[in-house]
Amino acid sequence: MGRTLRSPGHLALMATLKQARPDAGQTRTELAERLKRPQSFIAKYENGERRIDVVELIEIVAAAGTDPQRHRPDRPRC
Amino acid sequence: MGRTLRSPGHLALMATLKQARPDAGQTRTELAERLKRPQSFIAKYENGERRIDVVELIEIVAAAGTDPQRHRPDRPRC
DNA sequence: TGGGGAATATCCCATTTTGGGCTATTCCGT
DNA sequence: ACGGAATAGCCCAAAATGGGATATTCCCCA
Repeated sequence: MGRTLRSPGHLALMATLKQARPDAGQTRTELAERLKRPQSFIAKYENGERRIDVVELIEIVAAAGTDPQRHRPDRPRC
Repeated sequence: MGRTLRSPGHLALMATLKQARPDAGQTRTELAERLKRPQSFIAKYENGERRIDVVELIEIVAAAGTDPQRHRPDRPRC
């Protein structure tokens, strides 16, 4: 197994992302569509089978945080 | 070539890291030692030949930002 | 209570990327 | 120019990824 996959840091990140998506009211398929990726891509990183590079994290966060139908608290100002 | 390697986002990140290390007064070998990685690891990401996952970025930033010999401005408070 | 559609999980494996020791090349001070 | 430090590149076995397809789990409702 690779060097960071399955490390504590990765497990934490994976857990965060795994919770953030449903919190934002999205299914894997929906998020996958926004990211123009297959559903299995989401499944992989949410299940800790794949690393996420920095650029991808930014894209994922952006795609997961944009559901206009849903209440979200104001973005913390720091 | 992979999906994000060589993308604008990656080029930008690579440029940032490539500059940050000497700014912090470190050579590749020194940084590599702190990270317990070979010098070629640093060379690869600084030259855009390898992605950096999120956990690695955190480690790199931490390792590159700790040179106590060197003046650095106060960390911005937001 | 079981039928069925939605959501999530897993398979498979060709293709791509990586790890890292070692060598080569470039830089620079004297 | 010489010499050492720093950076760059080579090589290829081993590891990770991509993504379509399939299987499994959930859960609502008649």
